[in-house]
Amino acid sequence: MTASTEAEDLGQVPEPGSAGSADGLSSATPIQAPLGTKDVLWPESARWEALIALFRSIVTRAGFGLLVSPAFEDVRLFRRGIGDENEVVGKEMYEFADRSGRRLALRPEGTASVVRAYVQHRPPTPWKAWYATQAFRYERPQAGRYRQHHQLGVEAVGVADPEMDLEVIELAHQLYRSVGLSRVTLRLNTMGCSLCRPAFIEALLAYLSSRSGQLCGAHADTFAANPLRVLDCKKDECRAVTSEAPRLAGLLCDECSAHFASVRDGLDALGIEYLLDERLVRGFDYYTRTTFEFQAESLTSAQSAIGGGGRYDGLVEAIGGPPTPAVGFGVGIERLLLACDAEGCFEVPGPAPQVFVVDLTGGKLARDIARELRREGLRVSRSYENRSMRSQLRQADRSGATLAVIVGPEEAAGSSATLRELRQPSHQPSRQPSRQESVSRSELADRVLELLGNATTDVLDVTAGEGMP
RNA sequence: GCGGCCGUAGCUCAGGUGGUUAGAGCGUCUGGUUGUGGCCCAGAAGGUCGGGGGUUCAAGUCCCCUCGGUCGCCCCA
Repeated sequence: MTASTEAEDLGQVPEPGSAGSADGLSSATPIQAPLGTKDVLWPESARWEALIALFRSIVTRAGFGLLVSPAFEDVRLFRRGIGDENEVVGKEMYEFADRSGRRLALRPEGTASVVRAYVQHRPPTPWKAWYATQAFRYERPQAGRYRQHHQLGVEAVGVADPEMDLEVIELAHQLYRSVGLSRVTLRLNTMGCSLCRPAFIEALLAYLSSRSGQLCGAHADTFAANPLRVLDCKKDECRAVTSEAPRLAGLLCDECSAHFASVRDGLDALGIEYLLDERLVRGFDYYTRTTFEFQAESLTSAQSAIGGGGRYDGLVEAIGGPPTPAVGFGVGIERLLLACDAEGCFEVPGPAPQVFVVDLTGGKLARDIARELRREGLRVSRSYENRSMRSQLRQADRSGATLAVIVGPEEAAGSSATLRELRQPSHQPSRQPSRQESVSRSELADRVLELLGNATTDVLDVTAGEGMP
């Protein structure tokens, strides 16, 4: 999708799967998730729920509140905020016109929307917002890179104090630790400010011009557009040139220098290890002063940055607000979970039911019992379609439930229910015969709660067993 | 936008140099138990061999195109 796409074009796009063409689509092509997107099914989605809940818990304790903002915005927001010449804006944005001709774009990252919301509503500062949203980039997918991915992030607006940089970095650090990642490296750099960065860029540009012939093929004639980008290039040619390039550290203004020193001292005091990386250049133009990135050392794929952020003291003003300092970070959920896979941590079991109701009388009893137990707060599944008892118990077993409630003609006649242990809550796959007992309907819920309550010991009292084969 | 690799059942994959009705494991369903899951056994369902074209007496297999997936480059979470 490009800026020149007109709404009328929609009518001319051939329908995939439409009949009659010999272009390879003549027979029905299955409808599936678009390139670069994916479904997250249960039980994998349980990790997502747990991760977001964990993040929410961490940042809420630090005084951040949830911001829900639109997935698409006026395209000018991203052009001004992120920078026109940036690839993400220049050719990777999902940009479109709506039916009224408004120029919109699906957000390629999280920060710009948050800052737009701040400028629009002007809440009291310090304004500390967190979010969990999708982000969209039209690029070729590969391991750890998707056209729709998801980010967790925080933004703190209105505070210039390096303490806020520290708080933000520490929150990210805490997230990685909480999910159990140990092989994560924090890279830290400073980008200077509007006072000292121009001098640096000028010096860098002059230097690169003098040695442009030695740069790699990609940068030899593009370095002028974004000289900072060359610092980040991994090609040996560029590395050789930039190793002797002028350094920002020597050109920082006094305030930037003091700010950076405070951040570094603070990290030391917090016991957070970091790597000073003068080549670290974050992708977006809006960064000033502190920038940082977290790298998962366990990821062997090309995309191993699992989060990053920094200070962006000029962004609020750039999109129409008053001069306002701000700092934040974003974490890619997919990449974070890839890193967890690589380290074998943060395994979250799917939400198995606690009780499974087996009903041999047609299903109405199961309906009543499930409702009753669910009202007690229990996770309860049941069978449908009046299958054989064998089949229902098979379902019960596979569901992962701890207890089965069995009701058949006998129980119905006696207003009772049979409780059967499916697995020990402290379970190993034990081969011991399961215990079961009979309870009256009126005591069913209490007994189930009781059995699930002392989940650390035997589920059912042996003496109450009804003589299992 | 560019390049490498790969498309056979819901999943993971077998199917030398083309040769009958395309197989296995796992999963699903049913039965082995007139009301008892797991382990075991038996059976069943499930496939336009991604799609189109070509070569051939004959194509899952060879050729071309195309669609899809995946990994990498650029760039980025």
